[in-house]
Amino acid sequence: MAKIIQVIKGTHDILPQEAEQWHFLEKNAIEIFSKYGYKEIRTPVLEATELFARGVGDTTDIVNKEMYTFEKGDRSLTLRPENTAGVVRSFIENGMTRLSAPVKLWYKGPMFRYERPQKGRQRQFHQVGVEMFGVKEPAADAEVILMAVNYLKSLGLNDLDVEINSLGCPKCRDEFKLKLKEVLKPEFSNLCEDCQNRYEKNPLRLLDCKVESCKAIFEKPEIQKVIQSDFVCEECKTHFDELKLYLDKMNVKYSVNKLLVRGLDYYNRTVFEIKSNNLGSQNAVCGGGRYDSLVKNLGGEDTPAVGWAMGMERLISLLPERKIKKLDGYIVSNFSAEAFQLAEELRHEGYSVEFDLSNKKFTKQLEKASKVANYALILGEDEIKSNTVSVKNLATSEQKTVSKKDLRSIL
RNA sequence: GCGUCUGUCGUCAAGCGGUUAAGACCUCGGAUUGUGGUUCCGAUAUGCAUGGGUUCGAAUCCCAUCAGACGCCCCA
Repeated sequence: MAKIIQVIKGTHDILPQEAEQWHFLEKNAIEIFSKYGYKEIRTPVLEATELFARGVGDTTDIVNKEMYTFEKGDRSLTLRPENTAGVVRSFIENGMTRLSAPVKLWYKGPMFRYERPQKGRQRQFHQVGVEMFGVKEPAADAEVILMAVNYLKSLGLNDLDVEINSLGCPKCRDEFKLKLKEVLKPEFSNLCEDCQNRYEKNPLRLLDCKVESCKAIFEKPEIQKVIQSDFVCEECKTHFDELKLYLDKMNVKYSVNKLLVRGLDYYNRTVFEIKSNNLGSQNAVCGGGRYDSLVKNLGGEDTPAVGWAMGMERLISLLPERKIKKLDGYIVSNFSAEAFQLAEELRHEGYSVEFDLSNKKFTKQLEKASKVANYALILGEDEIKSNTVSVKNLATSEQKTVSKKDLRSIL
């Protein structure tokens, strides 16, 4: 036997059983998002590497060590690790700045990140996401969060925790970073290796450290004082307060998590995550926030934006299993030409019908029918002569012989 | 990139150094050439992720590689 070729590490096949769940996610996405006026956009899986370096941020882990990048000709290409940068690129390139705001887009598709696979994390995974351009007011943040919650509800996922936070604007955030670094400076040598790296690269992420010794340091009163201080400026605070007001009015339950920072560079002001307790350590099903400077950074006109993405594999792992749909009918017959004709007739009328293509014995065909269909349509010599079909309900064993016309009222 | 554990038929598994590698499910065939889902018979791994090594002897011990699970980091 020839050598078997395996799937690539961190990727997997979506088999028929699971595909039913994907259809469910996709159907609900279109339904819910279009109620809010979102239109689907599909961008290429392949983009210029520079898009992510500039868009996602070259200090992020995603860009530094997780991208599938290769050279083709004289250009560097990358398999998209996320889709916000791609959508923004398309927004700018297709002149959507000229469209009447807000511009509301949603997408779904595969993303690629070179990471060590674990529960809820693959190298090829899929995201559904939404992006709204052109509205700086907090109502946009609220709508986007509300839509995420409603989408999850439509999937039957109700017991998820919404966490929000404000990162402030570049100005007030930088001031906070400085303060934080200052107060942590004396403890620098006591921090864990990761935290020492984060100290320069992204001090906000320090707060999230799970190492006990680091946690202990952060508990110190003078450091807590800085962490707990409302560092955001007046405008940012107002924005955040208004968002909370909207969420309260819309009955969205949430908690404010001051340690929520998120790892993509483009966020400012609002960030949020939706988490589940049933996912292990990769517990976020949805992550997003506001990214008011990204469009400008990528060469477009200054345009505020908010959005989020959900990991579809993580959603599916929270869904109950679905049964594969049975066929409406399975034709049991040893007259294949006639069976073929009947099958085609019914298919054209919208029924799902199969028949035995290899002319097996009657009992085998019936056995097959009972496994895959709701009704067995028996088409033997007698039936053909009288232009009828014997219809057997495979659940109740009821059987009656009817004319082909009456068949439609049974199936 | 780091750590821990795991890898026997399509699936779930027993075997843990000594003759032909249990069993169950699925699949296929037969009992049953017009009535299935119940039952009964039968078939299906010259091989134990792959490659080396130790041994008289390896699925069982050792090493490497590959793959998987979970955690760290990070993220959806």
